[in-house]
Amino acid sequence: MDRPLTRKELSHQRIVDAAARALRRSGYAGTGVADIMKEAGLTHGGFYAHFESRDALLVEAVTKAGQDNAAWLAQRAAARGDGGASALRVVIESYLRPEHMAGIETGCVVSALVSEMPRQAPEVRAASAERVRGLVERVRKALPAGADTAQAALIASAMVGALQLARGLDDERKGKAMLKSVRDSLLEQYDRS
Amino acid sequence: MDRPLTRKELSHQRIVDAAARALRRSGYAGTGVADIMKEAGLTHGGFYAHFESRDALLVEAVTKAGQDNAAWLAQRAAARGDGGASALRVVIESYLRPEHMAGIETGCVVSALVSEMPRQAPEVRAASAERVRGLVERVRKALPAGADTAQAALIASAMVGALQLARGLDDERKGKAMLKSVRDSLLEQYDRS
DNA sequence: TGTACATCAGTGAACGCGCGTTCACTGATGTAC
DNA sequence: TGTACATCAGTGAACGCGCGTTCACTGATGTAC
Repeated sequence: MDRPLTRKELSHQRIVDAAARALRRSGYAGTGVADIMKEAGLTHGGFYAHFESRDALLVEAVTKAGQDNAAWLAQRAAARGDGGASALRVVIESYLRPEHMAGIETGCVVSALVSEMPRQAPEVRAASAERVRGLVERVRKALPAGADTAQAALIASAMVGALQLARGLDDERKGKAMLKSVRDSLLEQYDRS
Repeated sequence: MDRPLTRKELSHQRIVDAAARALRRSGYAGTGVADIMKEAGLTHGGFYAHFESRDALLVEAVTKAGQDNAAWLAQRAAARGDGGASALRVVIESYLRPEHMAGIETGCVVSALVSEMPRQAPEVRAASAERVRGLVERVRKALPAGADTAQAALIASAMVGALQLARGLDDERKGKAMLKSVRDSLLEQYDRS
């Protein structure tokens, strides 16, 4: 089962990885087939041997971006959990870091795309909605035992909203201040540990 | 000073109004000159007698959309304030209504566009950032006297995030449930009146 | 009040460009014997 | 181990289309006398 990947499968991965980054950097509408193929070291003509359409690539890319986000968080949670930080604290502090505000290309795919999601083709919307559910679910799992699970919706909303508003302020200093303000408020209310 | 508007000024208003709606419906990238002119009852050729560029229209449109949002809220606040509801309650309940989830075309311009804002041309980004500040400011002004103004950032973030996540879930029932959950949590914590 | 003319607002054809997609072809990879 | 051939992955030119933008023109509006 763990046979080495074929040449084509390797190319496919490179394309999806490039698209997962381009998608967060440039949005659904700004992500073009030719640019991505070039970023993957290929020419645009070969694209349709890998994907049925541009939308099919977007579906794979949004899914891959979400998986990367989840894997990154799991790794960070494992590392910081050893230090005694609660799971919820790790989630909130990881999300509302200044580096996340600047690093949109590798950051949370939901915060990078959510206001564009309702405008996408059905298949793309469905894959994107899956990422929204995944994010809320990650927050829910990080809640302390016995906590009201309805809190996950509020915390996830505040995290996504704060990151976006901070980026939207178009002023790095004010953005960081907003991030810090929301982070501190959330921690004070939900992680009195 | 209140001379009647010229024919050209009336056309200009119709174009900006059409664009303010199209912008929220289709996003910055999906808002085309020809479509807007048609919606305003004109042909696309006349566009550049009104605006220096498409971006110049986007600047006016995002500003108009924000003004419309503010005016609508002020009116609603005046009406409901008479009934004894606190200003903060009016803001939260107005924002996190199911009708707002569905009515993106006439809804909050920040929630409709915020994840696309960082990708716009400088002038468009600047006008959009102004709308972000306006939204946070409206929440701040609605806080009860003596409240910590840092709370405005959290509440605004939660409102914008919740509305977007609800829309992004791509499931009307689940979206409404998320909206209600966040609304109830916010009211319980910040409007114990 | 009516006529002549200048200005204005909007029309519609045309432009260059970049997009998603198709396709005939090529050179590399892998298999059969 | 070497040769012959089939398959595969990627190339690059070409397509139709819609976009933002330009411009010569037209018909309506307003002004001067």
